[in-house]
Amino acid sequence: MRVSLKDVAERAGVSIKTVSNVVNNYPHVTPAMRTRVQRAIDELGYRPNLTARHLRKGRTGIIALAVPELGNPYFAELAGAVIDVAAQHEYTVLLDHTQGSREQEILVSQGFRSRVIDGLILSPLELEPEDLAARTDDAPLVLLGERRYDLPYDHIAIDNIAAARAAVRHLLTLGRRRIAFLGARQDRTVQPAHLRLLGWQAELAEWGVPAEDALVTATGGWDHEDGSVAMAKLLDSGQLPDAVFAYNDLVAIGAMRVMSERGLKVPEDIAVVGFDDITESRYGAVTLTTVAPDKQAIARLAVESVVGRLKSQQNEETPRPSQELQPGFTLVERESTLGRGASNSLPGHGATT
Amino acid sequence: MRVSLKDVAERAGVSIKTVSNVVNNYPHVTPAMRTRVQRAIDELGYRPNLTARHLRKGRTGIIALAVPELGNPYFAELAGAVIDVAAQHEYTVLLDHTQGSREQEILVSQGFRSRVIDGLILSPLELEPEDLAARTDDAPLVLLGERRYDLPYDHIAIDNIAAARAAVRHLLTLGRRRIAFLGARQDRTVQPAHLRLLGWQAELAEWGVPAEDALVTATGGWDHEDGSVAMAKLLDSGQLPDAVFAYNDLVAIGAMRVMSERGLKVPEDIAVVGFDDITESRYGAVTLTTVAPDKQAIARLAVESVVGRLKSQQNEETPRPSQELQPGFTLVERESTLGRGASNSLPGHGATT
DNA sequence: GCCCTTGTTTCCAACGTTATACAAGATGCC
DNA sequence: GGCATCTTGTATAACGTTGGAAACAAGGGC
Repeated sequence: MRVSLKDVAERAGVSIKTVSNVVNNYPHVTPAMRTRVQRAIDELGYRPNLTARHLRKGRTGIIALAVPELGNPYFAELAGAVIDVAAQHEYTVLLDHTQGSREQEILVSQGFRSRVIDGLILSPLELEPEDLAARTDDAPLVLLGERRYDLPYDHIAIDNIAAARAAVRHLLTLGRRRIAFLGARQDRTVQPAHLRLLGWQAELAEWGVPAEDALVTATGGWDHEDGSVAMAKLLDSGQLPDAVFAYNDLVAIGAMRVMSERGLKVPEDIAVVGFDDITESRYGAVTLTTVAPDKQAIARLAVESVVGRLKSQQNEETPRPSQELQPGFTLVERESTLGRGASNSLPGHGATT
Repeated sequence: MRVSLKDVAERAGVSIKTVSNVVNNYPHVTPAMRTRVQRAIDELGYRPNLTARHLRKGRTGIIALAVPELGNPYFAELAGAVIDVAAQHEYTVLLDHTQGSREQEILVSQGFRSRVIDGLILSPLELEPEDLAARTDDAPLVLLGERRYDLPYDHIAIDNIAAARAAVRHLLTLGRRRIAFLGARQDRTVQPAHLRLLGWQAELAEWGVPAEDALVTATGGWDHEDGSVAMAKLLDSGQLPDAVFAYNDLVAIGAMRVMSERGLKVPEDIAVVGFDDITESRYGAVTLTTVAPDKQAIARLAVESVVGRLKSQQNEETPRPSQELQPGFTLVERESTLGRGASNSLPGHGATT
């Protein structure tokens, strides 16, 4: 049933290697021979066995992308971009989702797909530095997202502090002074991350506006439901902010839903800024002002990092040192801060390295 | 650098096969031998080369899922479910997106990942029956979604006609009589699919309500933007329906945005029903009534079909004949038809085979 | 006409794993 | 104690491919 090079070779009356040469477009094959072999290939319907090729070549042409949750449109959109960029480099993407569990993230980073994937793009949530330090797999790894590890791996993230500050500054410029932050981590002591919260604090400090703890609300995760719960909690606690800066768009949209249920108008009563610029934020009854990371750039940088390092490995060059790469971002101003009638976008900070 | 069975065997002073036996938990290994080999494995940090294993075993444990677009939350959510179910069967999922292009879909169905994937779950959009008929790859294939091909492949889809009828019936029950359909295909002559439109027609016919052509609007794709454009077109044409049944939730939400911009209230002026029950539909200013296909069941049936056929192939049994599988659906009634205050869900039709 | 060069095809050996067949050692039975 | 039986470990051959070396054919220069 299965047809291999050997079968084609017999049919064409040549050696296996000649067939292989034809398949791989090896230059020194006479046209006559090429057509003869090609006919045998067509007649038998030969398809190369990629697994065997991979074994022989030592690489598979597959890179993995591991994100916390595909249900989150940000990651889905990013995944789409990564798949496209990878295809341009003739790589295929194997998608994993870790559900944000530390165990899953460790498993993935340790390379449990040993020798099936050539490289890995990981967007970690719970992974700890020591987990990564213990990594033995030699496949190139790139880290995505807010957390920093200070380990010799390329790290790709927009300047989260600058982005958060731009968002908060926008709200301050509009005259808002009681700006809540939605989506802090429960265990705020552990986290070395959450630059967005730091950005919020920094910008408020610069304007001399007190950063009240009561205006910071923690969430379990960062989806619609978490946003709704957090917003309800905030309002129930007696706080009435005049603006909300949410960890991401899902939280922002979940929060806006609660505002709407309670008769609070956006942006008149409460202005809202999100983060991620998912498609959804452009189509609500009130479109969402949000920080738009350059997803295309993120995808491009991530794939190029992995592919570049693979090339170095292959040529036995010394790989270039690991880098912090900062794609650009934009603050997209929409109705949730400006109200109906205006919608605009400003160029952001952060250079695309 | 790389450590193989051979290295471990040398270190432990045993044969390669013995190490292999230990790695694979082959029963007839004395405990003493097992620990000795295990120590060598640990010391050298051996990881099996899965590519070699795949070549030897003839299967990879990878199935591909090809969907039109990951940016569409329906497919992203479905993909998440498929990944989880596949993991339970010890399969990994390779995700492709075809962008709804026929060429891409042909490529995928022809098995361009030859021998890398054991099976394929494909959600086609433009693929034609003749493309599939010409398929030579022998990897099991399952088809997902609205289109029917009448070819010997398992096909998994909810009863789209019944689902559409349930949606339209719901609107009729609420007293609506001018019910627009948003999201027909441009080339309505070609399409053998679009059961949702047929369902719309059928239910209207049953109630003696004329199915006006002017109330059917075609779209290029089926995302937010297409919905907005279509709704604007409909309204600009002078039609003012009292309800809209959209091809999917994205179209419905895009349409609602336009209604909101034009001062039309949902559901007072226009009631809206979508299709897919994506998360987004639960968190808008007006939550969306929608047909909720049982995504878990779809994912389960799809994976089980592929895995089952792989098992048959392996045991050289004759595979069972191809089937039409109909997972269940639910009509989830929310504010876009009922208004604020009530939200409910009714059990749907369609048996889970 | 011969040798050398160039160009084309073939042979062989891997890549790392597992299946099969077999050898060797231990045990049980008469 | 010898023979059959069972247990445990080993050698060898694949799986399908590609890279390198070697073999072969043809063409050209002297």
